[in-house]
Amino acid sequence: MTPSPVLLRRTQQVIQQLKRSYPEAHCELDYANPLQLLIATILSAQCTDVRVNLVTPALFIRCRNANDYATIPQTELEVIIRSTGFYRAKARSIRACATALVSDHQGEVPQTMKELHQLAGVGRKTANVVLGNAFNLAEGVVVDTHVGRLSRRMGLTRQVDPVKVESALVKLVPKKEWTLFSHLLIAHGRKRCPARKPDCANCEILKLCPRIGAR
DNA sequence: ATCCCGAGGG
DNA sequence: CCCTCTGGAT
Repeated sequence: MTPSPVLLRRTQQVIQQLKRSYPEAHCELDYANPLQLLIATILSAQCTDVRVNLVTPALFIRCRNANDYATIPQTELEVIIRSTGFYRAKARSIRACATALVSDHQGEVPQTMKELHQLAGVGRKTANVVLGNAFNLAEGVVVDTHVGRLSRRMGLTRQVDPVKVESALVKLVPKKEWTLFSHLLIAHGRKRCPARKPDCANCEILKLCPRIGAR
């Protein structure tokens, strides 16, 4: 099903305006290579990027390659990443993920959705983050809590399931802008349009918002 | 649908 | 207290 011209146009306007409002929009996780981004993104589940960036400096010193993550004791890893929440599950995922990197991928981070998605702790969202930001090989749009919420508020989709939101977005957004699009929506979601108390009075894209503006 | 789990805001 | 923060696995 091809999207309506009206929706396509609104999407273009949203992108255009957000580019002006957030010219610096980028991935807020601190990382220096694909492995560091993969680990940071696993840690970012249900947690702010600011908090992830608080624990990764020590983690990246302790673990410099996939083998280091595969062999670090569970408890030692838990202590380092504790404040990011879900620390037992995240530590298990990271160790299992790294073990697979060593045994199946020569210790390197794979560059396809299929391979990334098979790693422990790596869902579509995490895989899309790594593909788009570390490799510039986006196979889809990152749909996190912000992208899902803003896409619905802006009337780009009515879907709730992140996978369905993504399939709607890839039809609306030019492929070249998939990665930037997520960064723009996340930046706006944080600054102006959080889940709880959106600051509509100062919103840069209020006129494009079907609930408030555009009427 | 439920669990994993910490930290901060309102 | 309840909700939210760049989710994923069972």
